Amino acid sequence: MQDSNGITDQPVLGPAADKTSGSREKGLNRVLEILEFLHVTQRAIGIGDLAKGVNAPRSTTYTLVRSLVDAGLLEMEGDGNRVYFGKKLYLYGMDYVRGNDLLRRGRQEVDNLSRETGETSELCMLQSGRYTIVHSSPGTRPFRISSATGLQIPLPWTASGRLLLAGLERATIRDMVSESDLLLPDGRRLQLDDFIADIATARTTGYCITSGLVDAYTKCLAAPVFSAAGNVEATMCLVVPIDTAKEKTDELVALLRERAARLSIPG
Amino acid sequence: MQDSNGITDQPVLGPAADKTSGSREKGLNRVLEILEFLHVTQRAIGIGDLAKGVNAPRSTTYTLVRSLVDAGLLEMEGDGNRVYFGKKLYLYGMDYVRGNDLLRRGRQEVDNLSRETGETSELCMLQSGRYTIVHSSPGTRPFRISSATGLQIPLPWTASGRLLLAGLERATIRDMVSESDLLLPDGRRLQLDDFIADIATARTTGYCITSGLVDAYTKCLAAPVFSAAGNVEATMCLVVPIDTAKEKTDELVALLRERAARLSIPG
DNA sequence: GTGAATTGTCTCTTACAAAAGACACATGTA
DNA sequence: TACATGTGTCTTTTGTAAGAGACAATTCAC
Repeated sequence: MQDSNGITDQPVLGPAADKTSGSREKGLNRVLEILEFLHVTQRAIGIGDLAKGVNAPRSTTYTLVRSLVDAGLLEMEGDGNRVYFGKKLYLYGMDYVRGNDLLRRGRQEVDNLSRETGETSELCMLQSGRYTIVHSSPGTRPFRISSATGLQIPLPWTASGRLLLAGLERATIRDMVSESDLLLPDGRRLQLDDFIADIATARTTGYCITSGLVDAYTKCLAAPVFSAAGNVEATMCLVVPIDTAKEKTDELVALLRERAARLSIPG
Repeated sequence: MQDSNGITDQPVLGPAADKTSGSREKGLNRVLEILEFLHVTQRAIGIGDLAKGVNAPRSTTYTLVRSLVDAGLLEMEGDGNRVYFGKKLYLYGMDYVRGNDLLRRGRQEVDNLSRETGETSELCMLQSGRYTIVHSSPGTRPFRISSATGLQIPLPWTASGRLLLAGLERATIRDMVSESDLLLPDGRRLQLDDFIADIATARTTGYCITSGLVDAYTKCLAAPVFSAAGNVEATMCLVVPIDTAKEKTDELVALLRERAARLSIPG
C-alpha cells in the first residue's frame, strides 16, 4: 500500500520484535501504545525511555505526553521527568465499575470467598480476546500465591480460559490462541485439539480444574459466571496448593460453583 | 496557563478563541473530549449523540470510537450502538491505585470512618486544578446525602477546597477559580479576598467547616492530609446534617483530624 | 576538567488523518 | 404513499499533525 519504492528510511534501532514500527503513526495509536506500555511496566518511567519503549519519535512522545498530562490521564512523578497513570484514569475506571453490575458484585464475591476460605480468589474475564485477572484477593497462606490484577496470561494455561471459551467456534478459538500460547511454562506443548476438547468438557461439567499449569506448585479451580443471555461472562476461581486433598478440593469447587451461580443471577 | 478543557463551562480565557467553531481538531483531543463527555453523562450513549455531544463530525466520531473499542478503552453496550467506558480503563485505574499509596490507604480510611460514624465520608483531591471527590462512602442515614465519586465541584463551595489551596500563591488561586465558581448555589457571591482569607484561616486551624454551601441542608467537615513534603495532598471530610449539635461536630472533627493525620504518615 | 548521553523545546516539511459528503438502509409518522 | 430522522460505511479532499533534526541545558562518567 504505502511503499512504492520499497526501501524508505528504516530506523536502525529496535532489534526487538516490534512490528508496530513503521513510518507515520496516528497520534491516538501512539497514545494507546503508551498507556499499554505503562500498564506492563507498572511504574513511572522517563519520557525518553517511554519513547524508546513504544518505539516512537522523541518529539512526538513529548507532545503526546504533555497532552495526556494536561488532560490528567497521566501524571508527572515527583521530580518531574517521569510519568505514570493519572487520577483521571482512576475516575474513568470507577465509572466503569459503577456501570457494570457484574464487576461490582464479582469483586465483592471474590473478596468474600477468599476471606471465608483463606485461599487466593480471582475474578477473570476476556479482555479483547485475552484472559485477564480483573480482580484478585490474596489468601491467608504464608506462601504468597502470585496473581496481580490486570495480569494477562495465555488462555490455554488456565482453568478459567477453558470456561471462558465455552460455546465459541473452533475457528474463533484458533484465532485467539497463538502458537506460543500453547507452549506451557513447563515446556510441554498443548495440542489445539486437546485444548478445544478441554473446553467442551469444561462446558458440560460446569467447572474446571487444572494442576501445575501456570506453575508447578498450584492448582486452579474455576467456575463460570453466566450472562442473562447464557454466555460465559466471567469466571471465579480459587488458586490452591497442588497437593490439596481431593475432599478439600471438591468442597471448594462446590462452594465456588454456588457463588459463581449466584453472581450469574442479575440484580 | 491552563487550557484544553473544551467541555461545558468555558474558563474566561479571552473572547478571541472560539474553539467551538468547526476547525480541524487533533484526534487525540477529540478522544479526550469523548472520555470526558462519557464521564459526565455517566452512562452508555449512542455514537450519533456522542458526536453531537462533543461537537465532532459524525464520521470522525465513528472512526475514533472504533479505535477506542478495539483498544478496549470503550465497550459497546448490549445491542451494539451505544458505548461506554471499557475494561481497559478499569485496569489502568487499578494500576493508578496500586502506584498510589495515599489513595489506597485513603479509600480504606474513608470506608472505616463512614462505617464508624455512620456519616457520609469522602476523600478529596485536586485534579488538574479542580476539586474532585476521589472516593466516597455513604453514611447510614435514611436521607441519602448526595456525593458521587468523580464529581467535580467549584473549590469555593467546599470546606476541602479551602484546605487544598493552603500555601498557594494568591495569583495561582485566582487562576484556579473562575467568576462563576465564586457564585454560590444559594445565590450569594463570594469575594475572592474573603475566599483567600478563608484559606489562610483553614491552614492555621488545621481543619475547616462550611455550613450550607453546596446545599442548604448539610455541613461539611474537612481535615488536611499532608504529603511528606508538607503540602496538602488531599482532604478527608464528613458530610453531616446542618443542624448537627456543636458537641457532636467537635467530636467528629477531632476524629477526622486524627485519621487524616494518620494518613499523612507515609507507609 | 572534558566528552558523552539525556532532557526539554523549537522549527519546518509533507505524508496523511480529519472532515465533508454521498450513499444505502433502516426506522418512525403524517 | 411520501417525508423526515437516525445509523453505519464508503470515497475524496485538504488542512495540519507527526516526524526529523537542530538546539541549549542538563546530567553523568571518568
